[in-house]
Amino acid sequence: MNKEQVTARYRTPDGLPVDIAIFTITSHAKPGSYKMLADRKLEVLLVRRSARSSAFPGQWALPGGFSSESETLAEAAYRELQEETNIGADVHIEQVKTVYYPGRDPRGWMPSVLYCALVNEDRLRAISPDTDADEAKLFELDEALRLNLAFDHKELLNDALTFIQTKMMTTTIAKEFLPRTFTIRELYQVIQTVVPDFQEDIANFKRNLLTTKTRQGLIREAIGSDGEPLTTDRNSNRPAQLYEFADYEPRISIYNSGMF
Amino acid sequence: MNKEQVTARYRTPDGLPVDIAIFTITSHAKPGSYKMLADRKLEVLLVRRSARSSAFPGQWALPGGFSSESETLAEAAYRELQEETNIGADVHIEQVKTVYYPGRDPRGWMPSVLYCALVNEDRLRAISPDTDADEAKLFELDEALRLNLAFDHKELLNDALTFIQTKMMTTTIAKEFLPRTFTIRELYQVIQTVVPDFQEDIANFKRNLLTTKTRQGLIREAIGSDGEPLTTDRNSNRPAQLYEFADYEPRISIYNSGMF
DNA sequence: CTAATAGTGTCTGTGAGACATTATTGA
DNA sequence: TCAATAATGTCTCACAGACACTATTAG
Repeated sequence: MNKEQVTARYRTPDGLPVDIAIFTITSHAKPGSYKMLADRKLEVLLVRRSARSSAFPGQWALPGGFSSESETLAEAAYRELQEETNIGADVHIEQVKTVYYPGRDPRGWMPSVLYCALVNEDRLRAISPDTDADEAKLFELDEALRLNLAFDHKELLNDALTFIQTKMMTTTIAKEFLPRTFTIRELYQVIQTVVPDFQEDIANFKRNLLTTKTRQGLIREAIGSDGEPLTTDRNSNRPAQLYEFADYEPRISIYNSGMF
Repeated sequence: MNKEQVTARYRTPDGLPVDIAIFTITSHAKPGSYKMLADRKLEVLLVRRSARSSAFPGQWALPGGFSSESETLAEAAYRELQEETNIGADVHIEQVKTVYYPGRDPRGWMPSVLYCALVNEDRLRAISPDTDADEAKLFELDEALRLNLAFDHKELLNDALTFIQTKMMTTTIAKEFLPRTFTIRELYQVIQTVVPDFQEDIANFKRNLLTTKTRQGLIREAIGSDGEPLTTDRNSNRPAQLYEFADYEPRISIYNSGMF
């Protein structure tokens, strides 16, 4: 096909929707007279479609909307995020994939560019159902996947999940779910929350992370303004050392265990 | 924005182009009286835009075209591949990303869904310039990136390159560039051709690949119909053992050197 | 013989995994 | 003191990296 014979001769899409899977990890403190590690759960934000919708009325769906000619796709995703939450700037947003196949949307030729956002729970205090009449709610992931979601959003949600699971193991995005400084155990919990398959002795996890040559520069001890190492007692009575991610994205390989 | 108020109220894109970066690795035998390893080069297929094009006439570009309502995006990419080459079915195609920002195409609101294809040189014997008048040519990657490509195709090509480099190290796509059975050295060359940073003693590379527990099941010895191991002398006078990929995609992590 | 690649062997230091043990805090 | 998490220690085996060395083939 020749790119020159464009709009005149060919039908054009009916829009270019952008959908976004907004993930967060919530921690629920366990009751008890002693301080214990919080339960962490991976949750995703869904919105309920209006009862008057022409397609999938009343069903839960990923937040989304149409991108416009005057904005980038990431800007459109960001705008959707803003409309459903009250999160400010510098949120981590990544494009997952773009889908289209005939029949995926009863309203016509509707591709969808899928984004995902990783949001720290601290920044998701109030989910503002906003001016829109639509309802927005965080669901635990399993629950969300059991719902009868609108469109092909169940597949999209699964794709987004696989995407962040891969990223969780191969990049430092765990930091998006953590405060700037965190304990080793918190990091470990976040990884396990997103990737339940990840099972490892925490003592070894810690040693491998901190004392291993190939992982030098990944995280470092958090140092306070007084030059002393920072600690926290938010997870236990005994204070724990705080760490922070350094600016290093390791490159890994299946061919030589470790980095290259 | 509400998804219901669609085509009537909003401007729609002028098309949904799909562009495709078709990569191949060519081997060029070195002259000499002894058998030597071939030089391998990563190359990409570009097409020259017609001199009568309204946009970027005469410049080189990634092959691409408009997807239609009746096909998936991957089908559109595959169709483009077919139009520029004579490659049959089961070609490895992957979606890289989708881009749009105002002004990226002088013809209007044109996003682009970028795919990449990895093609074994054996299957790319004749690049059929086809019925189209447009010229198609393989370029070495460095050369392609030095050209003044049409649109934002230099960025797209860079994105596609980064994409396959990551995939080369973290998945078994090396097989797309290799015959079904290959020598360890050929695998090593393919990896290095795509990712020049990958430098490792080949003796260790081989041992790590073959004798290491965490990489069991990645490749295996190729066995002939007579039950004997297969060898080849295509790279040297001394025959070398042939291997093949098993069906195993390892999962790797930055947190614990190796698989999980 | 030679020139090339294929393949083996060896040694050392580091890391992974499986534990067991001790330390520290608030209630 | 107790209940919880934090932190350290120890032992073994696997593995990565460096390197030297031998083997095989066609010409």
